[in-house]
Amino acid sequence: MTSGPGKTPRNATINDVAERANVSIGTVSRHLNGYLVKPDNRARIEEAIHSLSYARNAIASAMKTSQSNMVGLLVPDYDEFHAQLLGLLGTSFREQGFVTLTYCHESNVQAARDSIAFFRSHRVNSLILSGCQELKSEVEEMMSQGVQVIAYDNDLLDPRVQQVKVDNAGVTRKAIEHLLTLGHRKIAIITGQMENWTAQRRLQGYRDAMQGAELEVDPAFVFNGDWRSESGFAAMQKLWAGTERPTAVFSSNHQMTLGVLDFVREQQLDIPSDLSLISFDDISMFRYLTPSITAIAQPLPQIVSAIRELFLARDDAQVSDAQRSIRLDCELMVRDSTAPPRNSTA
Amino acid sequence: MTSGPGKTPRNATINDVAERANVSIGTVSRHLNGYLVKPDNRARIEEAIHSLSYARNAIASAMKTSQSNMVGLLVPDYDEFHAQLLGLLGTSFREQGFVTLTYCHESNVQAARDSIAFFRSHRVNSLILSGCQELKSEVEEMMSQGVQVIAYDNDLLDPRVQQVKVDNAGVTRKAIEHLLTLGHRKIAIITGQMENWTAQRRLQGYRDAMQGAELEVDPAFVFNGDWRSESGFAAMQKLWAGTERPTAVFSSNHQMTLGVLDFVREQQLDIPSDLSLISFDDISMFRYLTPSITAIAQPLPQIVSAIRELFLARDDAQVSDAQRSIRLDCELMVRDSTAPPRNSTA
DNA sequence: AACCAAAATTGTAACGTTTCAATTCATAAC
DNA sequence: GTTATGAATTGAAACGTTACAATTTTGGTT
Repeated sequence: MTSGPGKTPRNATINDVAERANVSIGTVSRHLNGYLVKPDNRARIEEAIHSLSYARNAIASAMKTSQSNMVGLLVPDYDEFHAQLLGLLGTSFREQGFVTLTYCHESNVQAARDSIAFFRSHRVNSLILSGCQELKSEVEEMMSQGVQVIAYDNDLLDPRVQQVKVDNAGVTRKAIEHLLTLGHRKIAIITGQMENWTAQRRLQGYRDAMQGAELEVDPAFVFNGDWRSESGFAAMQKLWAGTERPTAVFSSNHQMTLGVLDFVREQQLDIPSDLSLISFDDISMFRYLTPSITAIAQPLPQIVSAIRELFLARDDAQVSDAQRSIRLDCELMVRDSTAPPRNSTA
Repeated sequence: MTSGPGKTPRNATINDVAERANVSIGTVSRHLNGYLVKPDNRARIEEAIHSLSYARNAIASAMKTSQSNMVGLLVPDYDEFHAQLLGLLGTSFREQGFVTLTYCHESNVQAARDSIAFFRSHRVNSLILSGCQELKSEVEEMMSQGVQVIAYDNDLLDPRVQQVKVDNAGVTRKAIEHLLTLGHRKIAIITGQMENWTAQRRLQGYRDAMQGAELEVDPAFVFNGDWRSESGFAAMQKLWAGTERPTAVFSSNHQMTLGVLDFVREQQLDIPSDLSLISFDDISMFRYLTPSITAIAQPLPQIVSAIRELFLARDDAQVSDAQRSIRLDCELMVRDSTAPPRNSTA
């Protein structure tokens, strides 16, 4: 009953099971993989599995089939959005019998490179990237070795990369139009790093909206941030020190919005009367703040199922050749941080 | 240069490298594992690795050494605290050459069981659990097969389980004492599920503080919640409908605190004048709310390094026999949600 | 009872590493 | 120039599966 003194017994193998059940390992393997075996053999095998508390060695299995059943997830950050994404994807993949390995590159190209080596050595079947575009050659190499690559909100150009995107420009335009409708004319935007495709698309949406309203874009109202909250704060410092202050600000991600809020608190500004505010990314906090923050919500459940769909179709030759790209819509959650500008008649 | 048409070339193996470098696979293996080889061999091996873009097959390696180099992490939830914990642990372990597999049981015992099977089949070297105590027998079995088990804030009794705990009772007592000092006497607590050890410890801290002040604990002021925000809301409904309303509430986790805040908003109560509020778990939102919420912060960096320390000492026979248990302190972050009760002279 | 096809089982060869005893190679000492 | 010594290399045997060809068993037909 008790295992020997101090000795840790090694795990039971399929051999042990076969021996105890008095069948060959092949038969045990068949049973484990869901093929039919004769009822009495089956019963003995199951008894053996149970009494030896056998658990299939996934590593040996992966080795033999050269199918790791692993998926690599590369994200830029462990923020609320990505944490949820990782959680949901992890659960979803596990249900399909896959393990997810995650890596966070923190906008560091070297870290992203390292992640590729990491994923490669673990022979992931698929690679899912969010927001890292500097990996062109690495990604190509992985694909040429048969690894499926799915990119979220990214513009890797290789047509073999499967894409899930959200309509960054469209929804940003909608957000800015919301401000325009409220009567704002002096609308500033805090962008992400401009090398980043997502940041570019969001800025484009801003430009589209302004152009649609036949307004000039004042360069002083376009602040190049870097996604981090400090740059949101810095943006506000600069904007507020300018000759003309904006009546509304669009922040391209949630981190920078927090920086904006820090500034607002420090200067004791009132939202929305001194300043209307819209944020890309709807984190749960925004609902609870006073005022609650108008924000753009990315459709997380749809994103997850889009990724899963592409993943499941990975061996489907019909689709895998053609580029498959899924585009999803975001939702503008209008809350209390947006109102007409103070001296407006609108 | 280009890989054959459509054909996905299989990954280069150590054999390919050996052949190209004109040495035996043993030599290549030695080099890969950091042993000395003759300089000219080394040069040829490195050339071969590079030109074949060889990447060690971690699966085969794990198979042979029967060392998976994997660590299993089991968490109850993907909330902010656990997301950060997972992220930091993942990074930390990867630096040691380990992969982390994560599983979220969502307070579902069957899911937790499944996770054990999952981890077992992947032959994790260590298992790190947060907040799941219903796995006594499964955990014992894993340990008897040589798997290290580290439990965070848990009271698995087996002395072979290594423990990292925070001083739940002590810091909760401190929080309640803070309220007492402000002059509160009618202090309610919303607990977690009472089967849960952590919930028990937090309630104990409440009792300790009350007893220390020679106050009776009014059973109507102890609401048994279930960690989820709905139960925080329900608690407030009940407390507010009672004959005597509390002047302060202690919520045992952040989710339930959000439920409390929902109620506060719905009833247009004012914090802290109508009600003082303290929450266990300091999520980033609490700093940004108006009023900001007084909360208990768990020492995340210390937790991570404590876990890493136990992990690294896993083969150290000297310590591994004796139970190792690390206890950490939490910090009470006093903010604006706590103030003297309205009709108080304190 | 003899035969045949289908079904179930068996034995064995991989998969890509690591490891270890056996061998070869270099270097220095006599 | 031989021998002793240690260092570097080799070859082959594992690790625990799966897969496949070969074999045995089963059950139905004549």
